[in-house]
Order: sequence, then structure tokens, then C-alpha cells
Amino acid sequence: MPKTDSDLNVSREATSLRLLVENRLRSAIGSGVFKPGQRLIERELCEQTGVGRTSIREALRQLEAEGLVTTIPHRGPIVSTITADEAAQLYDLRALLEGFAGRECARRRDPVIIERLRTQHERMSAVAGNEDRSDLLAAKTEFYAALLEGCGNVFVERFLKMLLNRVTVLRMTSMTQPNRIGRSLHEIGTILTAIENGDQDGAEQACVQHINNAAAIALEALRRGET
Amino acid sequence: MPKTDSDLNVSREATSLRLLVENRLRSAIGSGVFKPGQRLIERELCEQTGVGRTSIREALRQLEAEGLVTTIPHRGPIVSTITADEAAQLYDLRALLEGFAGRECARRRDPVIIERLRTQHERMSAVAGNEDRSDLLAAKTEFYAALLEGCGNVFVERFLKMLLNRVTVLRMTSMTQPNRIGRSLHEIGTILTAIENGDQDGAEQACVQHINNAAAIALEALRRGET
DNA sequence: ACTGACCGATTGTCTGACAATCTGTCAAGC
DNA sequence: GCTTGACAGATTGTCAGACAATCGGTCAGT
Repeated sequence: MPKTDSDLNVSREATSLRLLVENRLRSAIGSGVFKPGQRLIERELCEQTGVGRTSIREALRQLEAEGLVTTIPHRGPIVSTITADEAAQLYDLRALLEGFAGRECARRRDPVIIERLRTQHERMSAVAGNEDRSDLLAAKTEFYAALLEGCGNVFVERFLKMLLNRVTVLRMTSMTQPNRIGRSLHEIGTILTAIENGDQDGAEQACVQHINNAAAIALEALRRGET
Repeated sequence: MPKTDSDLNVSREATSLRLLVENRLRSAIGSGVFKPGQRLIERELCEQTGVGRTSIREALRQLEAEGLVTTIPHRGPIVSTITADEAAQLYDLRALLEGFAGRECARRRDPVIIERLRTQHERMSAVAGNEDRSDLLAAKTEFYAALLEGCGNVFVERFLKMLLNRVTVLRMTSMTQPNRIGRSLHEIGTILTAIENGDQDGAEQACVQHINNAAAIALEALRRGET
């Protein structure tokens, strides 16, 4: 959504190889191509990506710092696993941060952000019935992205992005996609309305509530599947 | 503080070079040996540390992920600078997280943690009058470490550690060490008491208040020094 | 004063190499 | 049969050397 079309962003395709690899791996992990606990062997990654070990290793360091992979000394990196306990902690923190983000969005009431939130909410409603969930997921992701940016705190934004990556992996371990769509959509509508109205407490609570509901289901599934 | 002496920790000196370098650099930045904005040239670091470029680069990637250094493409890493605006955001988030930690400590009331908090508080009182501030700083650091561990949330712990590293750098840019010691000590006492009493709201508020006070002074100094 | 070509510095990346370390196996010993 | 110890294979951790790409500044030319 370029504000004006004097948008001369050349989008810098020429990012470093390291970053490309990093993003590739991140999405591979996020989409479940690499499953939690799976070993990631450097040489294999080299072959699969066609880049040297240097770039692979540096990308892995980055992912390690984000917590997406865990490196076992002299054994190599594996896709991070997460215990039910840690997952609960993850959701606790996410609720805290997202509540903060919601509150700040409501306080700032940036019209650009609100417009983006509204657009994505409508988009979600439109595709909610589709068999294929990918559109819904994409819209939801965009909604969150707008929420994070809207909070105006780069640290919150960065941390929440990390947490979201981890949550995505979690979803992979326990394919939690029950028919919660309707209620989820409604909750997001509540968030949106509160932000539009500048209702800070309401926005915060709605965000927290939304995460807590999601957490309850995810954790339930996780415990059932693992323990 | 080994609980029992059946503590068979062999303390694993044999960490990887990369980690050693990483910690070295982190503390060099934290202690102001490397100043914000300063370039960190790989070859120089190689000479200074005596390790190869591989290890240096991987360590830098880690620090970059933590936000301590910023890499400019084809120019190399510099010690991250921070604007007054970002500093305010940093403190906002820190207040949020530390408030959470305080609340959780008060809720859990882990006797081991409380003991550690108490010890450090007393230690702080004892050395508060010293000319040399390093003891005081060390005790304060330990107090925070106990608080973070006590909250029982690994994610909060990790994120707060990152933020604290950044704050330390901030202190370097603006040597903010006014005679706030007395009040600071009192605030920490308030936190401790609330936690001991299991007063969750009180602990949270005390933590938030403490950070906000620190933030006000730091930001004041920062704005005066930069703008 | 502006333009543009040139040059040194530095990163980004690859290759090949080697020691250190982990894991699993398999035979020897109780 | 079960434990112990030794051995081999796999993989990482680290280094050195190399080279193209790119950035920043200089300096001559207009």
C-alpha cells in the first residue's frame, strides 16, 4: 500500500545470501518442512540450497538467536522443540505483549494502521468459509503485522515477531486448527472495534482474551498429543 | 550457592570459541570499551582476539540478533546507537516485562528466589556508601538476575536480558549516575517487601515505578546530551 | 561547484583442510 | 547376560587463503 506512487523503493533484491538462506530456513521451519526435533545437517543444507557452509552457518546462528533452532555442541542444530510448560510461558508473554500492542494502537489511533486492520478483518470474514485455510491464515498474519507496527514500539514488534515464529512451529507439532474460526473472527472484530473507538482498556483486554483462548486450545492439544 | 555439595558441575570450560568471543564482545560493548557508533572491523577483531574470521563473524551475527550491533551492508558492523525515542520505547517495554516478572515472583514466592533477592538487597545497602560504585552495580545486577529467574518464564527472562544489555550501553552514552542511590535503594526495598508478602499488584507497581523513575532520569540526560 | 572515473578498504562468500568431539557398534571380560 | 572399553564414522568447530562485489573518498576535468 504505497501512500503516494512516488515510491521509488527498488526493493533491494540484492540482499545477502545469508539473509536469503535465513528466510528460507525460517519459512521451511514455520511451514513444517523441517519438523521439530529434526536435525539440520550443514552439508545437507549446503546441497539443498547450493550455498557454502559459511552462509549456512551464519544463518543458523541467527535462527538460533531467535530460538527457532537449538544447537547441540558437536552435534549440530536441530529444530527447536518446546515443552507444554514452555508453550504456556510463550503464550503468557504473547498475551502480555499483544495486550500492550492493542492498548497502544487504541491510544495512538493511527488512521493508516486502523485502515489496514479493518481491511484485513474484512478479508478474513470474506474467506472464512473457504475450504483452503491459507487465505485466512495470510489475512490473519497481515492483521497481526499491522497491530505490531501500530504499537509504535520497535522492541515489542521485534519480540512479538520472534514469538509468532515460535507459535507457528507449535501449530505444526499439534495441528490445532479446530473449527474455532467463527469465534476467533468475532474476537478479532472486538479488538478492531476497541481500537477504532480508542478504548485502551478494551483493546488490551480483547487482545489478551484472544490469546488466552488460542492458548487454551493449543495447550490442550499439545498436552493430549505429547503427554 | 550450591544447594548440596553433590554438585558435580564440571563448569564446562570448553565452550566454543565463538561463545567466548561473543561474551567478550558483549562485555566490551557493555563496559564502553567499544562505544556506540564505533565500527567493528573484522580483521581488527581477529588480531585483538587471536581467532579466525569465521568465529568472529558468527559471534557478530549473534550480537546483531540481540540488537547490540548493527551491520551495514558491505560496510560492516557498528555498535548500535539508540535514539531518545527508541530509548523511551526500550524503557516502556522493560517496565512492562519487569512488572510482569515482579508480579510473578510475588505470586510464586519461591523461597530460594526470595532469599537471593534479600541477600542482594542487603548487600546493596551495605555498599551503597562506597566511593566505588562497581560493587553496588554488581549487587544490583544480581538482584535483577534473581528477579528474572524468579518469574519462571524463560522467554521473559531472555528478552529482559537483551533489554538490560541495551540499557547498559545507554548508560555508557550518557553517564547517568546521579545521586539517585538512596531513592533507588528504597524502591528496590519496596519491590522486595511486596514480593515477600505475596502482594502481586504491589510488586508489579513497584517494579514499573522503579523503571519509570530510572527511565525519566536516563532520558532526561540523553535528550540533554544529544539534542 | 559539479561530474565522473579511479582506488583502497572491507565485506560476502567459497573452497579445502584438519583437529576435536559425539554416537553407535562390537568385541572382550566379569 | 551384562558391563566395559576401544574403535570407526559422522559432524562440527575453526582456520587460512582466496576472490568478486561493493562502499567511501579522492582527485582530476569540465
